[in-house]
Amino acid sequence: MTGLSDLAAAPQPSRARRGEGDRTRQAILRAAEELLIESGSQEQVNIRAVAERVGLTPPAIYRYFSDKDHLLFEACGQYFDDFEDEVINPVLRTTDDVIEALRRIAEGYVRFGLHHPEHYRIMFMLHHDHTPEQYADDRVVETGSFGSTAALVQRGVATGQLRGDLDVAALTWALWAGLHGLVALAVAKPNMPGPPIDQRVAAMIDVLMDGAAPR
Amino acid sequence: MTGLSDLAAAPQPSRARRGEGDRTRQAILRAAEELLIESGSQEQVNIRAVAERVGLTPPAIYRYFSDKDHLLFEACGQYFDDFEDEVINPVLRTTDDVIEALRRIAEGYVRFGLHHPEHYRIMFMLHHDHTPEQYADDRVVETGSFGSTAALVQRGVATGQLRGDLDVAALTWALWAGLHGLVALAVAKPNMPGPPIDQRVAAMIDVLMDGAAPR
DNA sequence: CTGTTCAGCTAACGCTGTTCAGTTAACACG
DNA sequence: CGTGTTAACTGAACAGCGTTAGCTGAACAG
Repeated sequence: MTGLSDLAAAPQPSRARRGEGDRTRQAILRAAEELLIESGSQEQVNIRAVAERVGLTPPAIYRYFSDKDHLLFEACGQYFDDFEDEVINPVLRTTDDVIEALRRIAEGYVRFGLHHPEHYRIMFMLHHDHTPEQYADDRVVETGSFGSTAALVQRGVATGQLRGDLDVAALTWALWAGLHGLVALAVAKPNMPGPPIDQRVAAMIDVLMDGAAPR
Repeated sequence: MTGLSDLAAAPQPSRARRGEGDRTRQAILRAAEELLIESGSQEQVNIRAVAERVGLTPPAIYRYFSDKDHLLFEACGQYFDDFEDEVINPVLRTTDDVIEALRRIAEGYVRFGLHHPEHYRIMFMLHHDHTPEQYADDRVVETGSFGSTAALVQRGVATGQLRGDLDVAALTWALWAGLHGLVALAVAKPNMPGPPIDQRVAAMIDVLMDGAAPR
């Protein structure tokens, strides 16, 4: 056992220095995420495996995370915080057309989910008993991503590009839920037969956008 | 411990008779399902709890089910086998209109899922590593329910009631995935704010059906 | 040098799904 | 009625999990 070799490049630091607990914390998060991506299953990301990868013993993890759920959600949450910057904002910056913006955000959302399937599972498909407070159900819709999209839908309704006979919130929900269904099915049942995923994505977005348009 | 008192109404049968293993099997399934409904969480349905409820010891379960996943899926599968008889067939029997039929099936699907949330989780939202072969991904779309719906969509396309510019399979997928997203979100994040569930269901079905209609 | 505190370890608990080897009870047959 | 067979079941245990209690040692402040 080399000690915290993964933590810093120092030769043989037997432990982190006084104020460097945050560095250990980040190392734990990184190890958990690596395990999540490598194994593709949250169950493989167990405390002992994470501890071993960081070069610690299992109880040391609990100095930084209250339990496994918090560790897992925080590891995944980092990704989803990036969604607004990586997908939504670029789209908003490069187009003023509501329809085009929504289509591109939809594509980005699906791509994002399919690219991080296990992250997606943990964030959106886990039993809510396992969801830490800071990621509670009601917090999800308070994210900038949801707000930005809702604002976009509202603008579309105002300009007549989207149907006005439905509650704006309900319409936004429908669009999101539709995309979520696509991703969730692909994540949970990746071996389903049927049209290739790209075709399914295209069809879903077509149906949703046409369904959201005025008749 | 009264023995298999839940199994039969007999006074004190200390164990099942020679050929009555199937009865024990059914009792185990029933106990598992009861626990699932009562606790609302698959984790609470552990082998020891199931065994205790049936009046057996844990190892006895493994004489009837190879592991917990098989037990859980079989307990849930019973419900979904009923879906075709309870929802789809009555609809097909009482209407010839494709649009109306699809709308009513959609409503039935959502209602069905929301009424058995934990069953729905296990069947459609679990990691596929935990899915027994007999419930494998590719089997899902081979169910009568999916086939009936696909046939309905096909008929709608043929009669011009549904859009013909998309692959029929892809269109069916989109409709299903949309409903799945609604149910999956409600199941996983039941405390989300936003419009009441009935309004969300109505909006989703409106969007999907309008999106599936020819323009 | 001394007291404090952070960082981490050792050991263990309780729970889980699961297995192995043995036991009991029901039945068929001579 | 006794005896062999076998289905049904038990007791004890294993390995793995998340987690906790209590201790140790290094790092720093005074």
